[in-house]
Amino acid sequence: MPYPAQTSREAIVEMAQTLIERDGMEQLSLAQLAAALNIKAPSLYRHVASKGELLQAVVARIYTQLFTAYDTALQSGAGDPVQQLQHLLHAHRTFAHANPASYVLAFTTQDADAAALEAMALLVQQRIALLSGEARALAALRGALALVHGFVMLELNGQFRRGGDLDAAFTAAVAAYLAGWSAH
Amino acid sequence: MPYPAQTSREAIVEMAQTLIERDGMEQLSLAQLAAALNIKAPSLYRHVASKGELLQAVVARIYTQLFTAYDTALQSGAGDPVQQLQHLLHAHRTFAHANPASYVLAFTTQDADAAALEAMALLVQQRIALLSGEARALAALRGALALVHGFVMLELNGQFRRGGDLDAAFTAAVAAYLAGWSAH
DNA sequence: CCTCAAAACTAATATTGTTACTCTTCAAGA
DNA sequence: TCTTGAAGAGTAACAATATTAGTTTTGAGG
Repeated sequence: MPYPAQTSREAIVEMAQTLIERDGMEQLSLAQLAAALNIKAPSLYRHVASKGELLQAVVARIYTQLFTAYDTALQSGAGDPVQQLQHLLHAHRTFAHANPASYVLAFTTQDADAAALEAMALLVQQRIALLSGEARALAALRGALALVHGFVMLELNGQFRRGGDLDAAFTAAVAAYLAGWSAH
Repeated sequence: MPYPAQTSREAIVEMAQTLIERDGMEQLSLAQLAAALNIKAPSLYRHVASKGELLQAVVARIYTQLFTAYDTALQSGAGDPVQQLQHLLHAHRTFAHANPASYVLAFTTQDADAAALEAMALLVQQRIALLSGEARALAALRGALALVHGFVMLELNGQFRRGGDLDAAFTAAVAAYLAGWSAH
């Protein structure tokens, strides 16, 4: 029984995300990650420069997944830009619920992948400009992302403790925000 | 020169917050914290059960400070509830800017001090109910906190990369959101 | 068949949080 | 005044972490 593992960098990054999602961010050690790949920890350094660089790669992967979620949210193409915006923002929240640990990691990291973020933001901005006007589109976009991101983060950190229908609250908050920009 | 340090638990918690704010959360080790108090690391365990419990205490302290910020924001008592809301939400953001590492720590922690959070939320809810009606006040409150929190988190993590006036964007986003709830 | 690079390994280090046990101080009760 | 004991400090030691250095195995190409 020799050394037949033959791990790839992509496999490492993927497994890291899997473990983060399964056991939580705190629990991810290089030893555990290596074990899950039938390998010893130092061998990881053939493929990854450091734990930090590995996490950067995981974050990049997560952003790609999130962008994909945005993209498919537009496939069901309802013409109304307000509806499309709601689809996008709900898709964002749904992604966060489906991948909570990944989501928190990606948005708690300073050195995020600018390109993927820009691409996502563009999809929202193009449609929100129709409500707010081009001049105010950037501010309106930022508020929209803030609203969704903040809502999700407060949910994931268990800071909405008073019960009630969070889905309805989210829908209502998004609607109010978009209405606020539409009202001239 | 015997053992005359006589550290108190409060002094430890306060120093921990100071170091977190000065050097960043990642850099806080019990060794460094102890050294800053002219003490050795194991001696901390006379006052604190674990690093986790220490951080909980720091979070509680931060929530108290944030609540104080909310409270003083209301002292300048403009009668208009919309103006009061804007004061509160701006005070929230200002606090986060003044204590970025503390803020991130407090709102990234699962086991937050429920009482302080409730108290803060109540101040916002009482006033937002005047716009949205009592029935929708909880949803409106949650959206408002989400908007502010999300905006601040995206700012602090450097995810608003396209420049522009962030103060103006924040003001506009808050105004749009509140307007959205007012427009029945 | 040989070689050589890729990719795994073992061994070792510094730093972390944490525990067990000891020493020093000093105030309260005898 | 003497003593006693608890509070708060210290030293030594451990397990786990990320990381580095150096070694061995594998397998494809010349």
